Amino acid sequence: MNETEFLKEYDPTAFQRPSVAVDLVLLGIRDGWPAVLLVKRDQLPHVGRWALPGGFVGIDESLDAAAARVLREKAGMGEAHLEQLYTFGAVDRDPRMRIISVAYLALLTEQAFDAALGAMPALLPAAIQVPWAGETGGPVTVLSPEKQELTLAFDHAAILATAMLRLRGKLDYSDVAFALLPELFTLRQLQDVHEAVLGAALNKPAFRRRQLDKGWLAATGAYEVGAAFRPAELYRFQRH
Amino acid sequence: MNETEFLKEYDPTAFQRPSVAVDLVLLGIRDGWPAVLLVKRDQLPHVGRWALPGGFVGIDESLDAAAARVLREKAGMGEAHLEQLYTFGAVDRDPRMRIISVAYLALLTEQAFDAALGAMPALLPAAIQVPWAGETGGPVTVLSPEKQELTLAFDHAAILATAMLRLRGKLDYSDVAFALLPELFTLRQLQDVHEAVLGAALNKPAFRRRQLDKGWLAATGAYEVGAAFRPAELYRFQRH
DNA sequence: GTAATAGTGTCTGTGAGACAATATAAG
DNA sequence: CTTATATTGTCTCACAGACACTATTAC
Repeated sequence: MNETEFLKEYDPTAFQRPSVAVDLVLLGIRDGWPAVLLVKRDQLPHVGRWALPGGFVGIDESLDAAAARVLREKAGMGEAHLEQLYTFGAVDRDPRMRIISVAYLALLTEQAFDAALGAMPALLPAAIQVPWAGETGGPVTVLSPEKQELTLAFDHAAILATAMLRLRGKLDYSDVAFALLPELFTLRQLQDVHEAVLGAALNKPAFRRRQLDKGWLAATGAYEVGAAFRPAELYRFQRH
Repeated sequence: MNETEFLKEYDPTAFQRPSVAVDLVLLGIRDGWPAVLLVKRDQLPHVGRWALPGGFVGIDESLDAAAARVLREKAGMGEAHLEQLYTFGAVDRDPRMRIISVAYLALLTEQAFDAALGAMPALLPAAIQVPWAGETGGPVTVLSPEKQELTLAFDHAAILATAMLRLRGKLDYSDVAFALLPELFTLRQLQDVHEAVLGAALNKPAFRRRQLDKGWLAATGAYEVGAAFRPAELYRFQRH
């Protein structure tokens, strides 16, 4: 029996299968705080609760492609840093049926965040409060624009907490911070992003030194316009 | 319509579903090198190639439970550090059908590694060579006990590379190194594990200082026996 | 000039690498 | 005593935090 014959006889319906979905944590920085875009559930279960945008994975669609499709369809966006986060597979995480969810983290610039809100008015921008520090992680709080604490559907609070832990962990050794900033930015803006993600103030001279020493920043020679006082130089992210 | 009625009417067969499997990277340190336990495929596709032990996820089984079951059934083991690694979901990663694989990293002490080999003689202990350094990652090489380079089945080489990257990344801020060591160990053994994982020599006094300053080590007052020369003190892993 | 922020210089403390010195056990 | 490794001490260097100083722009 060669491989072609084998494949013909293989029975792909031999056992019951779970459904597989992707859920997206659409993350940006708004008003100095991390924020996430949520959709209101209009169906049971958890009807009326806020949830992460998601969708089922097509049978001929890779996980990354499914995440990119949900990003387009549910968030009206083409461009964003997208990375796989973790796969949530508790048996009872969805009461309808067995659904395994592969969570993705999408990082949005402030412009992309606002553009998504414009394209999809049903999206809610919710502020994220992270009460813990360090590598352990823990629960996070989600606040509506009216400062009401929201209870997320399913295990989406745990997914969001995982996203914040990942983002904090990668912040200073990877380039994720630049995914939250526009093409051109000042060092102050870069520091603001770091401080918002970490939830802590940073020392300015030390921050500048460390960022410049990394060699990931290219000075443009251009300066911000419209600043009330001395305008800062604009930098661009550029490896090495 | 309340939630119970809704669930009754929900059609769980509405669309085609992928299969979901778990694959385990059973990792230990042997002769100062990282090593992985492999199984030989006796079926098409990729018959005769070496693969990571794996199994399908049951419809009433969480991902973690499936990984623990595979650990028991395919590796004859009950105890090991087990953590989810990454989910591999390319459409064509398995020619039989669409299979999404949730990879797990299992860390074995040298005793557990040998016990698994004893319990499951079909397992092959293969040495892992990691040619890269730093956070980027890249391909790894797998060598049989006869020093022959092995080609792994499916995308298992990529899974193994992901495992090595994760292990290196977590080595000095987490407790993974202790999962590779017995209950009682010397500082030299701890350093050997770090050096094997990192593939680099470390400075002894600096290593000792850093480990002791972390506060994760409890001196036992006992010393190793049978050492050819001065015996080292035995330590135990203990948080804070 | 004043206000407010951008950007730089310098001191200090912490921690890692390098290297040497001391301690200890087997034979 | 010799050998080989465990364990400790010390020097130096790199780097981050703290803090003050200079630079620049709007008004």
